[in-house]
Amino acid sequence: MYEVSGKVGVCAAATSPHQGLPLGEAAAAELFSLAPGAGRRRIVVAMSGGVDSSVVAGLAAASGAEVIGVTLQLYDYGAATGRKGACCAGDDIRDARAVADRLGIAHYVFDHESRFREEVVDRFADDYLAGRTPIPCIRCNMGPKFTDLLAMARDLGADCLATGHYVRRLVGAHGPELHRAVDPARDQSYFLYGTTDEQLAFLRYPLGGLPKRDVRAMAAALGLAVAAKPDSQDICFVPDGDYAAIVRKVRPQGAAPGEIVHAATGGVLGMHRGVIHYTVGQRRGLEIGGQVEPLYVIALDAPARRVMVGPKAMLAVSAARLAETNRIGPFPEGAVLTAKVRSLAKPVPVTVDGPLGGGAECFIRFLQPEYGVAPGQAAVLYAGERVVGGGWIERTEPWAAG
RNA sequence: UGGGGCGUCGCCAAGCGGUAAGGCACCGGUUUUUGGUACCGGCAUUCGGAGGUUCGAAUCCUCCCGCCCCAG
Repeated sequence: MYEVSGKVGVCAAATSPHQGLPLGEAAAAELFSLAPGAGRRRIVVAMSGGVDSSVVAGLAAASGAEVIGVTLQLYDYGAATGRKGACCAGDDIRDARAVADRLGIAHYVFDHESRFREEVVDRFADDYLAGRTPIPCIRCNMGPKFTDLLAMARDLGADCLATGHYVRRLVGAHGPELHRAVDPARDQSYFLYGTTDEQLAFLRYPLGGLPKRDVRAMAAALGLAVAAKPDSQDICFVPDGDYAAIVRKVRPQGAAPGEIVHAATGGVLGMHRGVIHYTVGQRRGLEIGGQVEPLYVIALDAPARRVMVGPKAMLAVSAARLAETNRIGPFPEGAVLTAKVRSLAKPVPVTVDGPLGGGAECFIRFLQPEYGVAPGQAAVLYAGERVVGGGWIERTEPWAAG
């Protein structure tokens, strides 16, 4: 089931690498918000093999706690070997182990391939087949990372589970709250809106208050080989950015061609290579020239295998219906809320219609037209810097002309 | 084969004697732990073909080729 390297319980001694860190034991411990006293703490760190989670492991070790690094093996080992900037397979697992060895902490690797394939990869493909645009990273966070890994951490008797996400956990009057990272360029709160209150109580995000530069510097100070490793990007299980190839591999029927239809006139403008290659708001790749203004994908009609296109104005959306919503902490009645409907976008003002949280459905209404809102993506709600929750975008309503 | 119109980058399209606008598409880059978006940059030594006039033509003339429309 799992293998172990290093020795549980053997930890920082006088020669520990974390002596190079610019902060002491107390300061490091504070990053994990663990109450002092009550004996020695045990921290489980989710280690992906990247710089960030490696530094978290280093900080955990520096805090004086007993640290156990855990890495999930999520997908095919061989296929991903040699891939740069990914996480959770092959070289990355070796990197995580090397870091654990360097830090003198225990390190477990759990084989999670089948679970990951079902919950994340298959679902990813099915969504594309249905004309939706999935975010596997959020599914992964909701399942393997924060459900399964968290359960393991509890089984291991940990006091908390720490990850390298750039997001802040602040304790407010009503308990732990999730907040955007201090470094806006690094903020990953969009991917974590599905975190439940119960999970948040047990989770720690020590990097949320730090700029990336400092994290890399700490990695170097710790003497970690991953200090200069490139940031991960793209979808981790997509080898070369060609996500469609993965979808075709898992669901070959996704390559069925169809018509490209003008959403306003109904005229057929051309043919496409399969609905899985397109997403609402997409401009490039349609290969339709001779137009006065650019054409964007307005909607996907998966059953009819049609890609509906039109000018940018047709992309304007006034509201979105959210499904499977989650709420973190109390709903801030009366507060101005903003929503992010894709990871890169500044939050825009919205009003919320209906109950948020507990898997319920609700509507968000944009005060200004929002463009490129795609079903399958997540809408994440903020009250200032605080993440209030969010849900999956099920359907959108066009912005009424005039 | 009587009359008229037209052939300029993959598509649309300016130019009408002075040395090839622009848009769309496409390609590259930047940004970015999803897909996209956005932004920046690139993209016809050549104007259906062949001659001719001219210091100089995509622009004028001739012929040819190919489309389209109206008559038949």
